[in-house]
Amino acid sequence: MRETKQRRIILEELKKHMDHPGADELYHEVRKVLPRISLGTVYRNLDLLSECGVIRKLEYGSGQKRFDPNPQPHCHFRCVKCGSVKDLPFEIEVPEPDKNHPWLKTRKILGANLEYYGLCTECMAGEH
Amino acid sequence: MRETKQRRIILEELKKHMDHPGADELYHEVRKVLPRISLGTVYRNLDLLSECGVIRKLEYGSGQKRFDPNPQPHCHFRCVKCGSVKDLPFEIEVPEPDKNHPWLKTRKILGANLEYYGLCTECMAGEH
DNA sequence: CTGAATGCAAAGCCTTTGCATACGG
DNA sequence: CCGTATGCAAAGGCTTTGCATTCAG
Repeated sequence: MRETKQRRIILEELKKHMDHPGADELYHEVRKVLPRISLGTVYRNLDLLSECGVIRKLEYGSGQKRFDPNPQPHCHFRCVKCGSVKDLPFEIEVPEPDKNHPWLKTRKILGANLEYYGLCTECMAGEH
Repeated sequence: MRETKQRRIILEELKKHMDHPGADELYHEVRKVLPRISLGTVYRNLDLLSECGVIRKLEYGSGQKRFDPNPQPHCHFRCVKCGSVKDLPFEIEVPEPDKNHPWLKTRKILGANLEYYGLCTECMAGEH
């Protein structure tokens, strides 16, 4: 993959995030560094980087897709109220289905997504 | 909730599905019974029914949202190639995080989504 | 009757794409 | 140099929404 200024900055900015921003949010931050970058470029790079396994595209929950600088499989916690997404700060083992189950004879499992949802700290405080 | 012909037919048609159709697919099937129903009505009803817990809205994986006539928590298998979604035909227990973990003192977990992905029977056969 | 539900069409949000230009290796 | 990457803007899915009308209770 060719290294361009845009690609580098996008990755840098993404890595600053503990939460997992959507393309649009990231676009606005990258724009502070590269004011002429286009939203299309951000999308194209995020897609490329996730296809190459450098980052991870989170497609579950909520409407908007989010991006995670950590491509290793790990679980997330999504707030059902404000939509924020964070890593779980502890390990959770995703259960392995029994490979000998007849149903899996004609299918292939490549991986799993496990997401917990609930109320984040801010939204819990805001509840009555 | 008021019972309308549209609402009843939408639910009936959804229940016929073993897979989990998107709103658009369901709309076309309902139209065979109620030719004048609108796509907006289908969306509004699917949203209402899932808010009431009668059905379940699947938001993870792929772009389009899908709807499951079974509101009970259970796992799905999504084909990364054709996008089809099916129930897993066996039980899988979602791991419970340790409720005493300090991180959870200020948050509340309401549930979890566990989705496996891979290649379905048809797409496995089509691979080289 | 009265508020909730519908059909229709327009608008909305997020994402992708076509094309001419710029640039990295 | 060549082919990939970019900026720009337009188009594309899918979903939501405003509004006048219809319908269920």
